[in-house]
Amino acid sequence: MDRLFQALADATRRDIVSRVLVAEYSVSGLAEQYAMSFAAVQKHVAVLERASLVTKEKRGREQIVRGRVDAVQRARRLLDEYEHIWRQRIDRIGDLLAEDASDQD
Amino acid sequence: MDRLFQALADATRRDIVSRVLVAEYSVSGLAEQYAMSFAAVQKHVAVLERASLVTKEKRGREQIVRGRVDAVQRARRLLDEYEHIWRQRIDRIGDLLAEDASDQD
DNA sequence: GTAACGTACAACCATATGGTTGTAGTTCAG
DNA sequence: CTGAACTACAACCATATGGTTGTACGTTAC
Repeated sequence: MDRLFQALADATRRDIVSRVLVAEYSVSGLAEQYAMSFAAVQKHVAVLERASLVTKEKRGREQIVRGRVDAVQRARRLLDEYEHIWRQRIDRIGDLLAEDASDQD
Repeated sequence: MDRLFQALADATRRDIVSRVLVAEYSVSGLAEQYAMSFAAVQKHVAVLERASLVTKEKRGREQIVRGRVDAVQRARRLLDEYEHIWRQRIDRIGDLLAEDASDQD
């Protein structure tokens, strides 16, 4: 999870993710999109790969990068959990208020 | 967004978030929960605050920390978007296959 | 075969991060 | 008033991060 959120904590990497979820890109194809060196983009892709957010597959002399929606879903599920436990607290507070109301009967 | 995901990229901070979404904690109350110095926890809370994941409210000599579900939702919505654009690609591929099928008619 | 392309990786730099200890200011209790 | 509790913040350290340039290697095209 650390690596997953860490990988998402950079605008360039988030942009790469959104691109490779739509279509395939070679590493150099991605590098063309950004105003930084090829090596820098290569590092970003490596971070995304370690976080399981993308896969790389060799095709000829190119390395094809694809997005992995399952990793996105893993992160989303954790945030869903947070919303859930928050909602439970709200519900609990609602219950307490209901109890107070019945006390006053 | 950078700060949001950066804040979530640490297990201690995620644990703090899950706690303060359930109940209120003072900073020292949180610090008791972890095997690190008070100052370290204080820094984590500061990171979460800059990311809008928690709020601090002074109450007497204590500082009460509360979780902000809206920030969690902002992060979740971005991940939802990613899933959405991925699904669109899948749909597009489905459409292409359907076209191929009709070509063969 | 050779030149160009795509990639990998190391070395380097500046800055950020996660932790520590120490000092100091407020607030509460006795 | 004095001491203890809660917090803030600075200084410091080790390591990680995001960027660069340079070098080396496999692959493709001519």
